Amino acid sequence: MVKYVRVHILDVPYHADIEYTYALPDGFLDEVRVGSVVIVPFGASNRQKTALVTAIDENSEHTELKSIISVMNDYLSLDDEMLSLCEFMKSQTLCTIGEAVRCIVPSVMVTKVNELLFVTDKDADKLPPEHRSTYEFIKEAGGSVLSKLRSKMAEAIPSVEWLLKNKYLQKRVELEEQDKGKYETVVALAITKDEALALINDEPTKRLRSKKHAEILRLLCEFPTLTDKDIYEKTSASRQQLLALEQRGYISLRKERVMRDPYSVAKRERGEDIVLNDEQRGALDELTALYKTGEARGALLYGITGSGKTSVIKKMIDEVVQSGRSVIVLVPEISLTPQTVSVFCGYYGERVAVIHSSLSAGERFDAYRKIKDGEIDVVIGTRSAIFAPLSNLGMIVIDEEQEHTYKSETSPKYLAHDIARFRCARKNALMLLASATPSLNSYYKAKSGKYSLIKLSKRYGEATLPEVIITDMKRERGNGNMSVFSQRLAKMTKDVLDNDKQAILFLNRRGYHSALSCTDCGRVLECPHCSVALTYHSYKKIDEQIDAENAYRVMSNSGILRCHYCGYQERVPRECPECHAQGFEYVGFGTQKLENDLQGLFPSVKTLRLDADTTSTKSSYERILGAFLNKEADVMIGTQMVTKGHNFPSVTLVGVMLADMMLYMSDYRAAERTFSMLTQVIGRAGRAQDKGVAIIQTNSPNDRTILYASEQDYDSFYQNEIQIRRADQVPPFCDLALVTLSSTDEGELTRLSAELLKRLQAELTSHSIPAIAYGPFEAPVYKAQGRYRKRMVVKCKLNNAIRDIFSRLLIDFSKNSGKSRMSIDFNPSTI
DNA sequence: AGCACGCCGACT
DNA sequence: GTCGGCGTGCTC
Repeated sequence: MVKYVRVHILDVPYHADIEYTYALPDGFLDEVRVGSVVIVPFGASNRQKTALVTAIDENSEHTELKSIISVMNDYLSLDDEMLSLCEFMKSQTLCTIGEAVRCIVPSVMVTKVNELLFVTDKDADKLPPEHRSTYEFIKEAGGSVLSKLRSKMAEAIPSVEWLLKNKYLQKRVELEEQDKGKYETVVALAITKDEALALINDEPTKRLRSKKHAEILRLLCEFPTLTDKDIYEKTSASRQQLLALEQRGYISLRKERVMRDPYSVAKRERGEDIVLNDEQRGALDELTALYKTGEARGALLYGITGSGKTSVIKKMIDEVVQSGRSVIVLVPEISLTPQTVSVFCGYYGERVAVIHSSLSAGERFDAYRKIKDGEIDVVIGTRSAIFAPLSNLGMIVIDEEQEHTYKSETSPKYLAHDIARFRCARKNALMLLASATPSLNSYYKAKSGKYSLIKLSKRYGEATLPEVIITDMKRERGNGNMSVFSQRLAKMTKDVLDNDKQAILFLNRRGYHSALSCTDCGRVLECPHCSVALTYHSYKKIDEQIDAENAYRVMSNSGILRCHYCGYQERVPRECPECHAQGFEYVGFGTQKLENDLQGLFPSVKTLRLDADTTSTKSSYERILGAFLNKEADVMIGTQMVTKGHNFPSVTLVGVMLADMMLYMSDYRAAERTFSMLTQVIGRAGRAQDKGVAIIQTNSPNDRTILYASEQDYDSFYQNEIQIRRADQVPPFCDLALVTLSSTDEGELTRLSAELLKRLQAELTSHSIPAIAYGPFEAPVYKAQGRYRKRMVVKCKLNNAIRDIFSRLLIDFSKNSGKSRMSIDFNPSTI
């Protein structure tokens, strides 16, 4: 007896993501169940597509149904929990079922189905001449991908059809193979450093063909081994140039397997037992009681810096694992280091799976398989680990829960907390959020009773808070100090150097304001494709050649300019494109400029830089932190990254270069972010044996956020901030929907966004939904990658009714868009 | 997203 | 007169 399956096709646009019905031939009855992934013919040309089975029916009102073609490996099948999670995600984030599925199962397994063409045994002698060339081509290739033929040799397709019909060709279905990231090319000098330097300093025309070659060699002198990607990124050299150098025997290239399990070192035996103080014990007891209710519960563990939150979490993990259930631990991207892994689950050894974004397809699949097979008790990882298919989930921990990395920026634009809440509800598990500076959203929920609030307010052991000094940079400038260092910071840095201690200087964002402007006319160099300033990147060696007095000026055309949005890069031009004057200077300053200024002040200081430029690989991040820990440098200069990670016993001074930069961000969470960031930075100085000092340099010394942060007073900050949120009617008192339209055609964009706003307002009124729509206005980066963007912000209370409206708008838009695209982000992480 | 169906300009 | 442009509309 024939049955019927209802499916969602996995790669269709939003408006085509509906249930389709297919016949299920007898042969598949045993294999196919709800949650299976199958291959079906779709569309007029019956292209083969993967699809998720969402229901099996005894009969169907449709006549003339197509049949499913095959069933995929059962590892791909989703259980009830995951199936309903997909539907939940679709309704919450307006993604397609396919996008949701791709979050859950390793993408290798759902990649495109390729239809391959092969010649058959049939005698080709009688082949008509007009089909001969196509036949020969496919025979030569020994298997051709049909979709590639379609796009590259469209004229051959009628031939292919004929050959298939007459059995000269056969089709075979294969999954596209992906083996990305397992290997990388390692580049090393094949000659000595001296020989390389000699080559560089030689007249370029004599032995080295191009300046680029010299650049590559210079880079390799500084860093003996780099991957090819590092070099492309740092020098914008091409593969050809590397090959040329290899051919002349100056460098060596070799393929190296990327380490399969980079965290295995972290899996140690059980260390000495943690001793909890009374307060921690109390927190653990409360959590245990919540867990033992056997009901879905949420808890917010709010513990001030140094209160020993981690120990409580670790004990709680033990508790859950001992009760026979499993745990997911989410950490922010930046703190997923072997140290963190071992802190949370050091002695679970082989029963730990580590999941993060830079796993290769194979590694991701390995982890998925182990988890599904029940070989894993603890999954630790970044955002995507929230989907780990543990069947006996007992607890989900979200550490540093306020971090914005828990919100996905690409579709499906989910927040890990929402997925956690859904999964815990299904599994009657405990959701544990932890932070020293909780997000206002979560703290508000805890205060209003949705989560149990558990506080740790005593510092563990002898940990002390550093002394915090706020320096007013406006006054410094008024007193004639034009340097980026306040007098106080300069003095304290000197003390640190004199006493052989260490300091950390924190700067908000990499290359922030490291744009260049013409010394004469002031024109800022901009990206030709995007409406943003290009940022200047130089090499350390070259920087040192610039004399300190002129550090503000870029003397030569050394270094490159790069666009942070589209990746465009160019050399610094010889002259201003506007007024043709020569010479550029920095607008504001970045980490590199700070490093230069510091060296101007203390010529013998040894510095390390920790930012996105110097940590392009995971190992370089570890290497820099390790070097600093070894006291190979006196001062570490860095961005956000320095706020996380290791504990540096010799650090007695932390300087925040411009604390208010973040306050001026155009985002309603600016204060929240600033508070969190400052609290963490100050905490860096508080872990030292000697009493530490934190200096906060700011132009707004009376700002309440900065004052509360300097006192590590979260409660006052919260009380103050929540009132502002209530008055402004922003989250947690309402939701924000960010609607973005983008197009290559500026005119069409303007027309469509105006129309969309009108329609949206009409829909809201006719359903009498209270909401305010703002816009349309240009996105902060109006033009990027050749597309223009306009957005609308809708303040509303999210519910099914308003989601339906957005969903309908999305469907209608994608049906008759032209060059334009539309996307919706509910409660985006930045605005 | 593909791909077909369908209605208007410059070519054998 | 036809080949082919890409504007709507559907996909079980």
